[in-house]
Amino acid sequence: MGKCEQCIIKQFNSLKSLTKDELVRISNCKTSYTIKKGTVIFEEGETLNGVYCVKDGICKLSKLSENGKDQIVKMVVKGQLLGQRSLVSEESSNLQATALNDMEVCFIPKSEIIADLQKNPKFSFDVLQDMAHDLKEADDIIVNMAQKSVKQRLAEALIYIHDNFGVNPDGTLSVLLSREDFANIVGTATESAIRVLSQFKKDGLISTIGKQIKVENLNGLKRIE
Amino acid sequence: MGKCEQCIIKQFNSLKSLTKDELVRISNCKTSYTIKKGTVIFEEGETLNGVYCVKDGICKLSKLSENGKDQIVKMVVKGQLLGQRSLVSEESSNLQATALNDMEVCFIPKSEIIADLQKNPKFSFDVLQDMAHDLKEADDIIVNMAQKSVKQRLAEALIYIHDNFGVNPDGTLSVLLSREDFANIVGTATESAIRVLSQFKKDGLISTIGKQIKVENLNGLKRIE
DNA sequence: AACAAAACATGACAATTATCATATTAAAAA
DNA sequence: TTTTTAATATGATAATTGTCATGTTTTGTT
Repeated sequence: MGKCEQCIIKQFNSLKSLTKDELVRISNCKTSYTIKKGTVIFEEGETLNGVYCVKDGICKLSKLSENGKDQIVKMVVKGQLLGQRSLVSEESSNLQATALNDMEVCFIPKSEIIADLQKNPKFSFDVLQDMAHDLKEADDIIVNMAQKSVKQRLAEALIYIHDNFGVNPDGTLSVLLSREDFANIVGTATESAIRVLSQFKKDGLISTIGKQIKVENLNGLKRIE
Repeated sequence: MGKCEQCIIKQFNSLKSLTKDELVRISNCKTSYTIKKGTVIFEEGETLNGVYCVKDGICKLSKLSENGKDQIVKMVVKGQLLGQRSLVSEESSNLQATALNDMEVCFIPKSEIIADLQKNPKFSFDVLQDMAHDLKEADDIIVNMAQKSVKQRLAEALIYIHDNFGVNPDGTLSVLLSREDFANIVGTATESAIRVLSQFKKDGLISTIGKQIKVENLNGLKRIE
């Protein structure tokens, strides 16, 4: 099994602020495994007793409603930590985590890492910064939900994914999502999301290869009213 | 001017985890002042260089859109800290803070408190917990905006304000908000909020004395579909 | 290849919510 | 107090978005 102290992934998250000794200790108690696409990593109401370091793949944090809708609140990709909040709070998770494609993760038990959060100020400050960033993003989403149309929100979702998760060599978005996923990010009905994407295609803002989406006119998307 | 180390307000926020020495030092550099209702405390895009401890009153954190709408993301009341994120992040604020009634606050410069955040793990863990709580609340709002109707969201806003900010001796909500404020919390048009409140009144779920609102049937509000 | 299942797509219509117009009432200012 | 202004209220209508129906394409499986 790989060693945390040598793992490149840690550069992208708060774990980079741990000392070598701390990393060695964590490395010895972590569990490394693969998660198949569609697998529920943890459920709403579940009490997490650790944090996942995402080595590869992507997952969604979402909440199911009674009528079967599943609002996606955040996507966690390669390099990021999943379930950070469980380190800090005793409350159970209000969200469900589901793998959107095949993933490789390391699970670090809370008991092993909580002491570092108390003792290593650089680490805890890093986690704090991460949390502050997430909070700012969440606030922005609230404002968007209230003030922007489905069309605008979907355009922004495409831009966000394009800018933050990157593109394949052929220019298509590297994160492959279903139309239903897009609807659940934007907070609309699947049919509405499909309709808007069809319109974007007609307008030359995007093109599609199967279910892959390629952004053709980024500025055009930004100008959507 | 009052002294932080003797201030009762600090019991309700992370400052309680500072040592007496730290509090004395902070007390000497804080600025204490009153803010009139309607005053903008800080604007969107502004870089905060400190944090406000709210001794009395209430303010809103919101964002204005081009069409004049002002989405309220969070309300900060007596006892809480305003602008915590500025301690952690160098980014400018994405939100505006406006006093909803007359306030008394203490402003603590970032330069004085940032060292404590690095050195006092108990304090930084407290801030971390606060931030985690805010994040959870923000996530819940996102989900509500996507999955619930205006009627449901307004009912929940009334319940939230009732449960978290309390009521006056006569039973009316202690936080006095305009119909427009309610609309801006829920993320709807002012007229829509007014209409729903009128309906709640007809249904006996609330009563009104002027613009004051009294919750008459809490369980009824919870059952709104 | 043939079949089944899932995802995508689009039309028709319904429900929700926003916008505009216009009273009415309450609060603030002269 | 009178006047002016702002907040609340409600109707009429329009715009947006959701829902249901149904067909097509894609994907996966035997």
